[in-house]
Amino acid sequence: MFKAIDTNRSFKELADEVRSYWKESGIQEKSLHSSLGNKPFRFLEGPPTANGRPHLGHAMTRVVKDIVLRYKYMTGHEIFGRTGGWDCHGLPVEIEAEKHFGFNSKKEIENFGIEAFNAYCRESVFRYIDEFKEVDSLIGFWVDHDKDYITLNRDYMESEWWALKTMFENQLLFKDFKILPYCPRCGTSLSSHEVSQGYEEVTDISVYVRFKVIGEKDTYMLAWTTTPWTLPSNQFLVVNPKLDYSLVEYKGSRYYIAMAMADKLFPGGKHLQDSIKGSDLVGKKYEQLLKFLKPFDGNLQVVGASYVTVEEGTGIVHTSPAFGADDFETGKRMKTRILNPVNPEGKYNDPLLPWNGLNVMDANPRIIDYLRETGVLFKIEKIKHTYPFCYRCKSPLIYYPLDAWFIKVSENREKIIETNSRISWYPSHLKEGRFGNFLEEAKDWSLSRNRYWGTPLPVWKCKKGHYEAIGDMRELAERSGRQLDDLHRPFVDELKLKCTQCGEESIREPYVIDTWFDSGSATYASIGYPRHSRKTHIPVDFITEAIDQTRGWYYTLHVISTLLFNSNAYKNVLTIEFVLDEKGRKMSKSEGNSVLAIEALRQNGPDPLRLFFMFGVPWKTRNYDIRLITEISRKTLSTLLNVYSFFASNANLDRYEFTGLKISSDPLDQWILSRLNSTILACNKSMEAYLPHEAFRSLMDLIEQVSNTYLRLSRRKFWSEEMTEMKESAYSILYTLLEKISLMLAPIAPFTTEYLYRSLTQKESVHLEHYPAASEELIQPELEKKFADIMSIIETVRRMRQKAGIKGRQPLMELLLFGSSRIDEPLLEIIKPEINCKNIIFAEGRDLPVSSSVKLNYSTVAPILKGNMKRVESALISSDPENIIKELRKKGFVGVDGFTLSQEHILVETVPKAGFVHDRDERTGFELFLNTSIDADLAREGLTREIIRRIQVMRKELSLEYDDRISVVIGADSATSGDIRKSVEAISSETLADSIDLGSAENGQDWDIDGTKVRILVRKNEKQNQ
RNA sequence: GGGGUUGUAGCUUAGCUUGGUUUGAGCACCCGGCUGAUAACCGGGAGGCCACCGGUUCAAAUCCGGUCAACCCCA
Repeated sequence: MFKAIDTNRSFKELADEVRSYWKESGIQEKSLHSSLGNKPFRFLEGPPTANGRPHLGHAMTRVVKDIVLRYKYMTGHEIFGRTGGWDCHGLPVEIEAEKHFGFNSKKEIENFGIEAFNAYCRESVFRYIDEFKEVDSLIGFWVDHDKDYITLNRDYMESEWWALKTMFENQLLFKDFKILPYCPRCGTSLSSHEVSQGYEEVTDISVYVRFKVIGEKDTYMLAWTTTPWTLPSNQFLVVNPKLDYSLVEYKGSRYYIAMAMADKLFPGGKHLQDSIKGSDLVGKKYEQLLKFLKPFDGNLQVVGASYVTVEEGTGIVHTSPAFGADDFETGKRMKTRILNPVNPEGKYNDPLLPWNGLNVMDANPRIIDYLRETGVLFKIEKIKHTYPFCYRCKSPLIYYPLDAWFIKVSENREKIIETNSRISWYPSHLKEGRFGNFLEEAKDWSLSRNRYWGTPLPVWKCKKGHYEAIGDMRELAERSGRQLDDLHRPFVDELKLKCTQCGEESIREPYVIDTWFDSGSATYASIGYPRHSRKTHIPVDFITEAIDQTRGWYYTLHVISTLLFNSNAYKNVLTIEFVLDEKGRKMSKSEGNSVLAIEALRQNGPDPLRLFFMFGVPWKTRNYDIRLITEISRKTLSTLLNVYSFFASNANLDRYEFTGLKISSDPLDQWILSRLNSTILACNKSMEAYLPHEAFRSLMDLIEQVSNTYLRLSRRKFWSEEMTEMKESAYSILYTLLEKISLMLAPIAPFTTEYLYRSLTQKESVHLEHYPAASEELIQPELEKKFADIMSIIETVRRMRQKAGIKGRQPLMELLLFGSSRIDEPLLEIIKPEINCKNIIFAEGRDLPVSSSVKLNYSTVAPILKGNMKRVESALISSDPENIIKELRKKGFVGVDGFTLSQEHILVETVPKAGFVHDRDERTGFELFLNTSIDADLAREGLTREIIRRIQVMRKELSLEYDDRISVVIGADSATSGDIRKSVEAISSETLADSIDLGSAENGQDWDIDGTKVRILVRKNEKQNQ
C-alpha cells in the first residue's frame, strides 16, 4: 500500500513532521557519518561573525551550501569539513560589550580589567550561535555542529600562531608604519567601521598655494588642500600622468594646473601651453613652501600617481606622507623617510616650527596667515564636505602614522594572481573582475589591532629591539616557564621571555590581530594544522558566500593559503547576491525592513524558501516576495504531491506494487521517459557545474509536463477495472517519475521530497540514496520534438474551435492537415481526443477547401491598363476565378479582355469553404482546416458529453469515491429525452451509473445546456459485497 | 574618478555561450473553454522601439564600440 497523503497541509507543518522523523531515526547523523562512496569532497564553511541574529541572507548562503553538500553526498562523495564554524573575535564584539558596560574609551576598559571584559565578549558570542543553529535545523542545513570550528578555541589560535611564526621567519610578517584614522584626543586609531559612523558634513576653509618650480622663471605649481596644518611637512607634489595640464600666465606669473581647472581658477589667464601630459611634469623640482623642517633627499619633486583627479582641487596634490594613506604610499614608493612633526596628542612637537606645541587644528588659521604674509597663498575658499569625526568624542580625526604589523602581500602579488588562475569562479567575471582587480592592487595587510578581544600577536620584543615569534603553547611554556590555559589577553601579556639573541627580557608586542586573519585561516586552523592534523585540506573543493566576501573572506583565505602553502585555498567559489526587500531596497536594521531568517521560515516553511533561493541565478539580487515564494512551491511541490496523491489512491485501489519499470510501446510513455532521462542528464550536468538553480529549472519544466501532459493524457488508462499491461506500465512509469524526481529534488527541497519519497517507497530516507543516473538509451530527442509539435497542433485547433464558437466537448468529424510532413499514427491517437475530432486526414495534394476570388492589384496594373481599368475589372470578376488561378500557376500570366496580366497584377484571395475554419500552425507549418459541420449524430454525442459532465460534477459535489456506483434520473423535453435514451450506455459507463431513468427527476438539480433545460438527480447506490 | 554587474510586458523571468521563423513563459486583469489528482489547466484579449545610439553581417535581443540608468566594490 502507498501511504495516503493530505494534499492540503502546509509545507511548514509537513516539514515539522519530517524534522521530527529525522530526529527520532537519526537520519541526519547517518548522513553526516556515513558515505555512499569514497570520492573525497572538501567543503569549508565561511564562519559567520556571531554578533547578530541570522537574517535572510544567512539563510540563503546556508541553503546553497546545503544543496551542494547533499548532492555531493548522493553522488558518492565522502565529505570533509561538513561542519559549522564561528568567527568569534573582533571589534564588533567589543563594541557590543562596550555598549553593555556603558564604556566609551579604552581607558575605561582597562580600568575595568581586560580579563573581565574579554570574559563578557566570549559569552556574548555564544548567545547568537544558538539562534544560528536553530535556523540551521529549521531550514535543513545538515552540518555536524558537534564538530564546529571556533576561532577562539586554543587549537584554532595555536594554528594561527604557527602560521604567524612561519610568516615571521619567512620575512612575510613585519613591522612598519601605517597611516590610520586616528583620534588625537582618545589616543587611539579607529577601524573603518568606526570611522563610517562618524562622518559629518561641515564647512571648512581650503587653500590654494603655489609652489615655485626650480629652474623655470616665475613659474609655479598650484596645489589645493583642506588641511593647511600638513603643509609644513610637504614632501612631494603628485600629478596624474594621464591627465592633461596647462601652463597659464596669470597676473605676471606662470602656473601649471590641470587643463580642466585652468579657466575656473585663472579667469582671463593666457594659455601658454595646453595638453601637457602629467607624465611630462613628473620629475620637476620645486622650492619648499614653508622653510622650517628639513626635507630628505629626493623630496620636493613632482611624482605621478593615478589616484589624482580633477574633481576638486587643481590636479596637483600636495603630499605629506605622514598624514594620508595615498600620500604615505607615495612616500614609500619614493623610498623616503617620513616627515612627522606631530605627536600622538595631535600637537606639533618640532622646535623648528613657529607653531610648536599647538594643536594642529588650532594652528590652521595661524598657518594660513603665514602663507598669506609670505605670498604663497593664491586663494582661500570655503567648502562643504564630509569629514570623519570620532564617534565617541566628536573631535576631528586625523590620519596619522602608527606602528603596525603587516603581512607582506604587495611583493607577492604575482603569486596570488597565479594561484587565482587555478580557481573556478561562479560567476566567472569575478575572477578577472572584482577579485582579480583587487589582487592587482593588493596592499600589505595591516594585521595588528590595538585592542583586547582577539588572537594575540605572538611576537615578543626585547629591550634591544630583537623580535621573536612563538608558534604554539608548548613553545611558549618552554620559553616562559609558565603553562597557560587561555592564550587570550591579558594572560598572555604577562609572560616574559629571555631574548635568544641577547638574553635580555622580551615582552609581547601588545596587539591582537585582525579578526579577518582568524577566518582566513580556516583552511588549516579548522583542523588544527599542524599539531592535530598532518594534512591540510588545501585547496578545498568548494566554498560559497555573499558578494561582500570578495574583499573579505575570499581574499584573506586566498592570501594566507598562497603565502603559507603556495596554493589556492579553494577550487570552486560560488558567489551569492543579497536578498532585498519586496520593493528592491537593501535590507537594513535601521530602515526596519530586514527580515529575520527565523521569521521567514515561520511564514513560508523551509522548502518554499529554499526553492525561492534557487529561482533565478544566485548572483543576481532577488526581492523577498511572499507571493512569488508561494507560487514557486505551488507549481512544483504542490503539483508533485498531487501527482503522488493521484497515483497512490489509484494504485491502492488496484493493489498495485512496484516491481520494476515496465516500458510500453505507447509513445506517451516513451516520451515522458525520454523527458525524465533528459532531465536527469541535465540535472547532473548543472549540479556538477555548481549551478543548482539550472537543475531546479529543468525540474520545474519536467514536473509541469508530468502533471499537465503525461498524467492528464494517461488518466483514462487507470480507469479500466482490470490490471491491463498498459495500466501496469503507466503505474510503473508514474512510480519511476515520482521516485527519480524526488531524488533529484531532494538536495533542493529536502523536507517535502523526504515525505514524498518515503510515502512512495517506504524506504528509510531519500537522503541516504544515490542521485539518479540517466538511462541514456531511453532518451529520444526526435520523439521529444514530435511531442512539442503535436502539442502545438492541439493548441492551434483549440484556438480554431474558439474562433468558430464550438466547444471542446462537441465532437467534430475531421481535421485536414496540409503540409509536406506527416505525424505518426500513434501520435494522432493522442491528438484526437484532445481536439475531440474523429478523423485526422493528411490532405497534401488535394485541393484546399477554400473558395478563391481574384481582383486587380490596382497599384501595379494601373500603368498598363490606364483608361481600360473598369472594363478589364468587370471581365475579370465575371470569369471563373479557378481557371484564372490555374492558368497563372501554369504559365505565369493570363489573358483578360485582350490584356496580358501576370501574377503581380492579380490578387488572389482565399476564404475557407463554408463548414471549415482555417488556421496555420507556425511550429509545424501545417495548414489546418477543421470541418465544423455538426450533424444529428455529432450533436447527440455532444449532448451526451454535456450530460456526463453534469453528472460528474454532481458526483463530486456528493463527495463520492471513484468506485461508488449511482442511480440517475434525468428529466428533459421529449426530443432531448430521445437523444439521451440512445446514449444511456455511454453515460452509465462513464459515470458508473447502474441505471439511467428518464422521468421527472424531482429534487434533482436543474441545468441549462446552451438553452436546453435538463434536471438531473443522482443517488448513491449502496456498495454490494462481492 | 576607476572597476564590475545588470537592463527583455505592470511584476518575476527564458533565450545571449555557438547570430537564423513573428522574443517564449509565469503572476495579475478581462472573456471563453476544459476538468472523475491539483492550490490546477487550455485558448483568446490587452500589454515588448529586447534601455539608447552606432558598427560588423545577407541576417543582431544575441557579436563589437559608445551612451544612459540602476546597483555593487574601490578611491
